[in-house]
Amino acid sequence: MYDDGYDHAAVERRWQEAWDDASVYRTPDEVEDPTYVLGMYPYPSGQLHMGHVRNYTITDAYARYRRLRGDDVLHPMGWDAFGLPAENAAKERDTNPRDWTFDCIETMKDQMASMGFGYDWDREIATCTPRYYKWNQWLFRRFLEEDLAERRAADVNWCPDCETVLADEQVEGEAELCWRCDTPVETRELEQWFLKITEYADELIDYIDGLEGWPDSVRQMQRNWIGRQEGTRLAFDVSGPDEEYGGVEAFTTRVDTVFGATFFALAPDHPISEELIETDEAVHEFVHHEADPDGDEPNGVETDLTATHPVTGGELPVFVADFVLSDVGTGALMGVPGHDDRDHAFASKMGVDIEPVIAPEPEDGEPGAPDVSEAAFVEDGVLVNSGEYSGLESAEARERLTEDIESAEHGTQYRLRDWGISRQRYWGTPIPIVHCPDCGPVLVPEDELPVELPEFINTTGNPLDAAEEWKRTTCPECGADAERETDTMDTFVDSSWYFLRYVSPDLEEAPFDRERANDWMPVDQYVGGIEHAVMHLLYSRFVTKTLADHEGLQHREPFTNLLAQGMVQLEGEKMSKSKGNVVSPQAIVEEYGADTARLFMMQAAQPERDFDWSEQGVASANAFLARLKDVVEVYADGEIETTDERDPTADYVEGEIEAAVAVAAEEYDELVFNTAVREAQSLVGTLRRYREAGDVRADTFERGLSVSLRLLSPVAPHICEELWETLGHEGFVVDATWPEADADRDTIEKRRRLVENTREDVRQIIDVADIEDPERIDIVVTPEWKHEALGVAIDSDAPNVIGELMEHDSIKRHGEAAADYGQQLQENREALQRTLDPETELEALRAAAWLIEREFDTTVRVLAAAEAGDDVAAKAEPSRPAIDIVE
RNA sequence: GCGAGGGUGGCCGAGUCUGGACAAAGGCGGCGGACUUAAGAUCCGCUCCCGUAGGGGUCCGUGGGUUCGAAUCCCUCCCCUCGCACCA
Repeated sequence: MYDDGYDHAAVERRWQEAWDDASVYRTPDEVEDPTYVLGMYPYPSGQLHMGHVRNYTITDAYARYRRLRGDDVLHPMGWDAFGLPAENAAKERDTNPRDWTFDCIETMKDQMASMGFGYDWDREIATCTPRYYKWNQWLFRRFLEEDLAERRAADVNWCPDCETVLADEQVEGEAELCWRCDTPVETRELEQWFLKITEYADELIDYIDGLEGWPDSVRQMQRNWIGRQEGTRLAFDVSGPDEEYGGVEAFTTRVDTVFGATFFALAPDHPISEELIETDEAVHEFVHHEADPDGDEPNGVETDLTATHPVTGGELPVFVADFVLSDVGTGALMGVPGHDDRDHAFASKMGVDIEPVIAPEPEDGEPGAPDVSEAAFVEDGVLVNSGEYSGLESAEARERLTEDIESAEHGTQYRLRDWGISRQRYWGTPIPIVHCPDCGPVLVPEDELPVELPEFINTTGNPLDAAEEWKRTTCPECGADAERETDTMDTFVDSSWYFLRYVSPDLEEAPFDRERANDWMPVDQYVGGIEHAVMHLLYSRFVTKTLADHEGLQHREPFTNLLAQGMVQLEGEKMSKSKGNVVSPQAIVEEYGADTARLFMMQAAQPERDFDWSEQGVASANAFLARLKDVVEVYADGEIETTDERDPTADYVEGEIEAAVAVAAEEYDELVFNTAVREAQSLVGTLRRYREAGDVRADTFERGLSVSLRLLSPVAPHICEELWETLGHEGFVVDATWPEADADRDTIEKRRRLVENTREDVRQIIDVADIEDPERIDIVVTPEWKHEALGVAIDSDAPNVIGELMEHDSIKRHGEAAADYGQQLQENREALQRTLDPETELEALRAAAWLIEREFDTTVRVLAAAEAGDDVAAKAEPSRPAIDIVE
């Protein structure tokens, strides 16, 4: 017969070469609007890991499915090829980032090929090539021209040892250590380039509602990240013994609590605080030695300034406090300890008054001020102790106060900051700027792009700073000696538009072909890890919107449907090198083959869920493919006895074929690969049972096999391709057409349930009645009139259905039986369900009889009611045939 | 703390949107049987409890509610995961 497994290496190599030779994954530029299926391009680390394999198996399977459905498909791949790891690796190996990166790309490309991923490699991009990063520079120019980029001073994470800026993600833990050298990170103020993503904050948050093809979690994370807050800006006049500071703006979402403001607080780096540091010893001491913005305790120091309450005119003490953050709101706040937990803690500690001005909504009568001595009352309610505003509800008071207070106006705050893209690193896109002593920062003219990276210099700090020759240039404006900008761009710039470059990867005149992009975009199905929920996906949305506003792109969102795939774990834990619990995809491919690895991953769980890697699961996927191969080959070799006759068993198998097609299509459409695959696998099981039950009808069996192969080919393409050929089909299964099926799911499910329930009942009877060796089993389908009665009962809205039933002669003439059944229907009135009609029921059971015969090794008769004895038939009900077992 | 998602049988995992045929798909593990000299593979069953003709009981984190009927809808609480967080 066959042994476990098959020569997957030979099969897979063969078809990979054949696909390649035939360019089956090529998407010609002429196609009108291909289904754009995209996996997030990888950083070329040199090794494909399980996360990649899962990610790209999902896109590959979906792309293949769409092809079967007749779509043109765009399924490209590229490399997120810039980034610090290449610099580190180059230093360690005494090479340079470029060579190291291209080595890695080559390796990973081979690994992808060995997985059978079908990409249009003619559209491959690598962001570290000048022909790609030229367009980063071009985009930077456009940003600057449209006033969407600017250079300004900013606080950044600085590692004194590596002498470079670190992104927030590269600062580890509470202690804030550099991820590379564990040196404590410092804050440093540097001149940095920013892209003004905040200009799009409102659109970025508002459009989230329209991203219905995105997971809620990602949408929520983006909303949080943008963090829009509606509130009120209002000014407090601040003055000291010797100085007037005028109105100092504070932002609050709770202006309704303004009468409870008992202090005013400034961030340690607020301009006024910085002035006080010079003159006030206590403030100096506090800011430099005591302030601990990361601590849980709110700390502060009282100043000799006072703030004037904008409504009451009262004098409030002014503090410099470490819980006030300069990048939140205005860096100054009104303290309302009665109604804010943090203000309450601070006031208690500093001995500031705590006044209740909001009362809980009273059940009846007058609102009573809550006791806020121990804890703040933070909810909305009714104003008290608030002068003419007392008695108003919080929401209304907010509006009135914002209107009435002279310095107050409605304000919106965002958590989102502008996107700092400067990196003091070598392996990235050079920012196309020349610093001229006279003209300042000047853009490199378009016709001089790209500004290419110089040779790598192995040095501490930024290699571009050390590239003296490269740095030296002349000012494009005045021609004077000048220096190049030595910062490079954040690699998220590269990935914020790469999906557009695939549309026209070789275009020399523009980053993308506008017309084709308008036709092909947006990406129909994007797939990647949840770790990109905010950064990459938000930047991509932002850049897409700027291109829509300034470059004629007719799409404001880049990704219609997004799938955040789950993790592949080992014993419930994330696979990681440091834990040493990594399963290598290459090892699996070698041992079992790519098809097995892909099949196992897709059947293990829904794509968005985490799941555990399981050796048994892999083995069982492999065993399945071996069985599939066996049954196809045995059939193709003519070793299965066939007949031309159509019998009920063939009907059954055909029904299952239709069902499998219908169900699998629905599941593939929704990317629920696990259930789609299960359906295909169970069809193969059915075919194998069919074959074992006796002679098979050739047409039916062959169609079953051919359908199985097509349903499985998106997930296990190589073996299906091989067997497609074995079956004698011309052409590739990749290019095949999805089988037609005219079954609806409701009927499929009812039929299957009827058959299952009936088999179940037979087993139970035999077991409970202790029947050793049944001689014959009769299954008797319900008489027509009961179906009719059921229908009448479902449609009826009479209080008692029996009367209505008896108006039908066809029912009435069954006398007592009709009355009994009517009674039963009446009792279950609310629970009645439509069933299959009697003919379909009979046909479904006849078709399934062989399963029962086979199981109990006996004769099974499926009879219409008229063909059976009344005593037996009487027990039958719709969807519940009578069963008579003769011992 | 705020927000999102989730808690299903020995384990994994469907079902929850759109309440009914749900003791609850499928897989894994375990048990029994067939085949085999045997093992493996394959095939057929069983795998909450009771039951000599398809029956009954209990059950889907907890406690309540809505309904003729709840794993599914509503509320309470508990627990887990993720994101954000001295955010004014």
